[in-house]
Amino acid sequence: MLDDKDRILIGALRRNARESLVGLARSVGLSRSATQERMRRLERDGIIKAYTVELASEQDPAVRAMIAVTFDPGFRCRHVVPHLSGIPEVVACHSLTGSIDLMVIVACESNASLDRIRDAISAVPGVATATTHVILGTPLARG
Amino acid sequence: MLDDKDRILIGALRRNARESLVGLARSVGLSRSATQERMRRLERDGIIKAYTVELASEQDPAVRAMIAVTFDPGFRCRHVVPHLSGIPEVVACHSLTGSIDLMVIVACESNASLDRIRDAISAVPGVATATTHVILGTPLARG
DNA sequence: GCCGCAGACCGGCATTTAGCCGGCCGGGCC
DNA sequence: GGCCCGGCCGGCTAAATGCCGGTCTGCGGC
Repeated sequence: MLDDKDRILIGALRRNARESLVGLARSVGLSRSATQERMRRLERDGIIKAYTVELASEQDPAVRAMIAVTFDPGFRCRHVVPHLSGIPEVVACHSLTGSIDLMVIVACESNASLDRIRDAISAVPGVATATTHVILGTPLARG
Repeated sequence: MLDDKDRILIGALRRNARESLVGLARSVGLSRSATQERMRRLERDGIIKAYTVELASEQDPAVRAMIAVTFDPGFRCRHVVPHLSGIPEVVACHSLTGSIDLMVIVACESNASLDRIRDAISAVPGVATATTHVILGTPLARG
């Protein structure tokens, strides 16, 4: 359905949807008319839904962090998550493969409250380690 | 800061960011060059952050993953993120404190495409390591 | 008053881009 | 082989853009 050139084209459009066809064609490595045809196909097939503008948003009043949690032997998500759901600042928990068992997303008002939350998570039965990574910024977000 | 004509212009761009200046000028009720100047002002003042494309294939990704990235010495988010924004499956990038420099959130159709994306991220200049954690589930999500 | 200045706007010109279309090429098929 | 079809290229003309000079208006200082 989508080949490499489609992906390059979509990537270029994501970066700047107002780029001219000539510029897009240079990125893709095809002639202008071939690029134009691909774009029309992507629009016709509904892959491309719309071209829109991204505005400066003004809401991130909080400290956010990702806390990488590992479990003690024998413990599972279903043992730990119920305790975490009691902490209001916990926004999400993702069960992961690899060296991290659970990624806990936290949003709170201050570093002091982040400290308390980290303590609370560490104290949950079954939590072996809780490594805190403050989110300094989100230079790319979509969806 | 924003007058009615700015709002009309932004509204028209939201509907179709690839609309020509001539068409936009018709919507706004100004000459083409005045419209062009307003657009440039909105871009310069940071009101308009980017022009981007909205895709259809973003609602039910089969595979989600967090890819923990570290940078080579001397590299920063601003060097790396622009490359990542060209990968359509990249949903978000979070700049972190701690042993992880950047957390890249990915949503794609299959493990095979996840493999390709991981390769693409690894190949970005400045990326030292890219550790993939597949998201097995999200037992808690709110807000 | 009135002068100069700055911002927003208009219109014209040269250049660039887009829309359209005929033609080329390679792969699949009979 | 001969045929068709999809993907691509390049040329032509019309449309859009970049650029810039010029007009108008509001504003502050003299």
